[in-house]
Amino acid sequence: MSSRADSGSASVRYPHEVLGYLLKHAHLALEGYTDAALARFGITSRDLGALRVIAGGKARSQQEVAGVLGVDRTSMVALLDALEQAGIVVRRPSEGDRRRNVIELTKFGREMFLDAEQVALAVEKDFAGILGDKGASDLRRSLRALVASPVLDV
Amino acid sequence: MSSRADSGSASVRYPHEVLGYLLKHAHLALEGYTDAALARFGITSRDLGALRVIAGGKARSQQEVAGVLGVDRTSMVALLDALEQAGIVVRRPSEGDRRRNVIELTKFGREMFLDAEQVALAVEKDFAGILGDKGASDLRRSLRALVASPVLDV
DNA sequence: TATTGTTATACTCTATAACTATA
DNA sequence: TATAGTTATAGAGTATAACAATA
Repeated sequence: MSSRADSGSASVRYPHEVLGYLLKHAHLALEGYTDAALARFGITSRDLGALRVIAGGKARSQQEVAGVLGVDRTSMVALLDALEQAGIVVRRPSEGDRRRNVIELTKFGREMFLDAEQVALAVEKDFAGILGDKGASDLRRSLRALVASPVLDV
Repeated sequence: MSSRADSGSASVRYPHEVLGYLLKHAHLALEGYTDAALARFGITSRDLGALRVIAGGKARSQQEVAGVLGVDRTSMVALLDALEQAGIVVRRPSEGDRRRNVIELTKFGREMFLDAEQVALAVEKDFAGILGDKGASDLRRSLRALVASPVLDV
């Protein structure tokens, strides 16, 4: 809670010293490259993120997918509408609980996903290449730590 | 350009292995904490980013500020409208070129900015604290490298 | 009563196009 | 002609509230 306006313009940081700026612009840059590379599949990096969750494990409901991605369940509707219309996923009522939709990749969707994921992976490798193998893996580890740990006292 | 769909579900990555996911969620988390801490100043982290550029140096036009932040000049209008209405900045026609507005902090704005920047800095320190001093500075250096270097061949 | 998916709605951030005043 | 700021507008992404079907 320190409120000392003690220093003059010497304390003004450049954007490249600000962690939030760096995280945002690194993300925007990578997202831009990834979206450009995924354009030929007709999907965005956002779609690929959802497909990853859907492909990643056991049958997922819309709400579970939304939860993992950190978006609202209402936001999943339009996203899945587009993926279903493109023949990439199908909605199927859950057998155990007919309120829920189980989301599954179609055969086409799974093949496309695997190709798209390889492309996205290659883009990431290029993007992080400047850091070297160790630098890139250190970056990932640090980011994982930040994402996993809640800051309690702000 | 490798398109080998060679592996089965073993190649499906968890979101926490995906660099774009980590960058996005780390940014969202930090932005959330920062916005909460800045609420008492009546500004957002986005506003603070603009104030940083305005406070940082020589007289800036709206378009220069927008350029540094990587947003469109049209997006600056509403942002500056709010800051000006709150008495934080003033627009002044440039003497050399009367098409341009020079953006300056008011006395109140400068004092508030310095306080707000201290608060934002403290939030960042808490947020990155889990990494330790070296880890945090390594993270910054890596992100700076990513933001600075364009990926040419995607 | 509570929950899942859905729709309607709104708010923010962003960008494009056209206008104005200056250059 | 070109540029800085502005306005109008539209497109994403997000969120809240309310509804139908189901639990």
